[in-house]
Amino acid sequence: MDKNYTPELFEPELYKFWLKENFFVSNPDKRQPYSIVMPPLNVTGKAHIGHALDNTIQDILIRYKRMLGYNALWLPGTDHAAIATEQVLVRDLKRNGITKEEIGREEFLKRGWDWYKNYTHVICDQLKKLGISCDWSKLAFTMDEVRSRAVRHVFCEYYKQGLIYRGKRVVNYCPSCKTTISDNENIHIDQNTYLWYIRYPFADGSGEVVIATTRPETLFGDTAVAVNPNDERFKGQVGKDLILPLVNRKIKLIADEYCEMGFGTGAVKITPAHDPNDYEIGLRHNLEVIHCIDDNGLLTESAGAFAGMDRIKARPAIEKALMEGGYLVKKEKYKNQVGTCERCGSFTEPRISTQWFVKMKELARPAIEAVKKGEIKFHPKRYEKTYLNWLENIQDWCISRQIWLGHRIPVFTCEHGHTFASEEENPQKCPTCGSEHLTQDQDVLDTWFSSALWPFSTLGYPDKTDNLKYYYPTSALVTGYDIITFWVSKMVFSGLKFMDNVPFKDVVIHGLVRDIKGIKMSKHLGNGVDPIDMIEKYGADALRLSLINGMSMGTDIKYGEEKAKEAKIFINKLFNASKFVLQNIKDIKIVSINNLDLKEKDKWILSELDKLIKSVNRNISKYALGVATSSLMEFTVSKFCDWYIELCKVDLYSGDEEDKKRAQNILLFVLDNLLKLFHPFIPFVTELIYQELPKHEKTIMLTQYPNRLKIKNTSNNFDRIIEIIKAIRNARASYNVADNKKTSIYFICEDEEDILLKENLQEIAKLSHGSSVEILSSEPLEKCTRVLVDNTKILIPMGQLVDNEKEKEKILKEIENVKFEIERSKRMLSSQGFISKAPVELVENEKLKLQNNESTLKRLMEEFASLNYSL
RNA sequence: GGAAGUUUAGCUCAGCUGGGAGAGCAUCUGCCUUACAAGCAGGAGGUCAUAGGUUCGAGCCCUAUAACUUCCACCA
Repeated sequence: MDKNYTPELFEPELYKFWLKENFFVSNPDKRQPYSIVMPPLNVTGKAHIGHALDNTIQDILIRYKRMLGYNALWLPGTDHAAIATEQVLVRDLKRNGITKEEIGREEFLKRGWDWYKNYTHVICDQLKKLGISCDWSKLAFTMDEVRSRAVRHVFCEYYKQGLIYRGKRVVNYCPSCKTTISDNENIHIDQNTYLWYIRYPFADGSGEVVIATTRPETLFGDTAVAVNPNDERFKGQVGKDLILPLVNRKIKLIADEYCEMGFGTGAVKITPAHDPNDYEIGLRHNLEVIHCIDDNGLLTESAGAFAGMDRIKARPAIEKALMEGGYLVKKEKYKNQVGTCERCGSFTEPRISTQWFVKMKELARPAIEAVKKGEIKFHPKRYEKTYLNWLENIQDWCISRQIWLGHRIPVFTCEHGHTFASEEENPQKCPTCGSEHLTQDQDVLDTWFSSALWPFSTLGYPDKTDNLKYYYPTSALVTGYDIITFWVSKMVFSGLKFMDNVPFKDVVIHGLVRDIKGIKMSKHLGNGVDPIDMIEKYGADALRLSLINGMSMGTDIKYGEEKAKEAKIFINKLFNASKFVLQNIKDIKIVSINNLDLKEKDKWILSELDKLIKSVNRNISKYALGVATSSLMEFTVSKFCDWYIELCKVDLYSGDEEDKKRAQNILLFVLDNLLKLFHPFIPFVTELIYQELPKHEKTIMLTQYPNRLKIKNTSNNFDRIIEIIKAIRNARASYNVADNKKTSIYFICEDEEDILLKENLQEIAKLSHGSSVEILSSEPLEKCTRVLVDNTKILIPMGQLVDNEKEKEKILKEIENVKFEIERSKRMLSSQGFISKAPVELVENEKLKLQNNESTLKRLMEEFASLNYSL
């Protein structure tokens, strides 16, 4: 092992070793399966810190279960991220002055495939640096052959069962990406805008109606103005014609409940083509639908003189024209929210168009039930609400997208107008009339359509493969809370529909990684932390540990480079402690711990290890990974390094052979367990050190995870010695005695045969800078500072340094403390409620404390008296 | 408009079914003690957001309030 901790040197080597040995590969066998399917990675771009978190969590679970003896499969995959990729490709073409239409669909798709071929490895390679132990031989892609087949199969099943339909709906349309986007991709942002009050005169000259709008440019698509049927002001006027300003088209004044009486002017313009509510009203009143905004976001012919202008940019011109025509009543500042495209940020347009839909009500019901019945459990549980809320208010799912990249909708129409869905990629004949002239629907499917099938399509669906039988339903799904609604829920209803079973049993929800100030990381702000940078500077283990330690599942993480640095410092500590152990066990004769004559300090560290093992296992099972790492780190530093290793030096350097053998074996035993406990979290460094142990298997990742200590002989009696050592250090520090100055230490104890103390005199000397340590039967002549630990009196001779006033102060302070404690105990024990209602152990414990404190008080008083006497 | 979360040391956060407030970083003091100065030892630092309530006992449970964050829905 190197002298220094240099992760950059060994991490890549170890990963190659793991891959070469196929340790990550899992295939069905007699063991119990544990499976996780990785949320598909977008092929575009590179890994961000969120990927690092998501995959670290999954890797910890997989490595843990694998070490517990499960046949653990972690199945990786990539996603075609159609809209994003198509954008990139279109941009590339544009740079060369070409449009996708010019090269044609076939050529465009070919370029898409080339892109995927070239870039798939980028993100995979980046994640490999993290050390993730997924089975790369099973890498799936949402658009590869098997997954495409699953998509077509599922589509056709829905189609056959009448769950897919084509219909007119108002959908969000991005004029810049030129496609429909889902509600989830339509991000509402606050906007400071205006409310324009516009006058619509009656055609017969009998007055006017004033409406208020935030979107004057949609005026050209108005086909009515609505008022509330109960609004007295418009009684008798409903049904009359109004003149639409600027274009002088006649529209009707109608009455509809939708129009709220107290709001705005009480009258609202109705634009069925560009507003979902207006569309509904249009249906009720049989209104004409006039599109005034086209696919490119430009005003159409219907806008007359304004035709061809960008809808947003046209506003000032429209405003001017309205003003000039005397139609603008006023314009006031207004704050509202407006939809924008998640990918490009442009304002989206609600727009009526023909789309494909999946009927959701029927599919949602079992998905709701599965969670309510506990067949799927969310961790933390509160995210159930997000999930249920969404499914309970579900709308039909618009699955068509007007782009080229992706799964093309497998619906064909023949020359005679027969329409059918086909599982075959290229059907030859119309099943109705046999015609060979077929045209396929132009749209592609929403990428979530393929993602929805991910837990089973990755395992080979629609074929009934062995993998599917063995690994489905999967054990856990790990993802961020941001995609519960549009991904988790879709997998659940798809799994229930096509596999008759839930896709996973546990849904583990983590938070988002934010910057150190709590702001969402974004390219735009440049506040992102690059995980690859972190790995290069601090190592993959440090990155992993820094993301997990202290993390609470489902809560956002504030992350800065400092955290990786801190984690590296800790790992360095573990590395050094291991180095110490390895250096000192070169000549070890390995003996079973149960055959050793353990001393109290050994029993103590083993008892601490036992507690640690229980706590780590319990916490991983609860997905409290951040708590598990804290306890591991705490044990490593505050128990193993600070105490046990220091204590062992006595045996290793100056003990006899028996002592040395005992210390060596326990050091090795504890280190071995510690490495295994740590392995799922920091796989590289633990493997590196493990390989150096005198007795080891081929890899740490296939060893048994410590889940219970098989040693009976443990105890925490040694805590008393620790208290004594701390008290001595404390006393010395209070007199500013530097650590390099050694002093004698004397004890006077109640029990003449104080075996525990006698056995540990050397240890006490070593850890509290004692030159000599003795147990006395009476007070020494030297001037000493004194401390009491329970019934053991500790005296440290310091000659002239000893200040009687200070000694008295110290004892007085102690007396105060003990008196306070006694009062507290007495108060509790005198409360009838406490005695009768609190658990018995607690009451007994309190009585014991009172007794001890009373005896301590007595001794302190004696000490104080003797000090006074010596004055 | 509906819902969820957060509020604990200067900073970042833990804190189990309710039983004497914790860690890391930062800070102060002393130490290059042969694993580690990326270290060791010791110290200082808290009205657990506020106000009520339940309880023998509340950081934890209940109610209200405040601030911040997020998700969902959306009225021109």
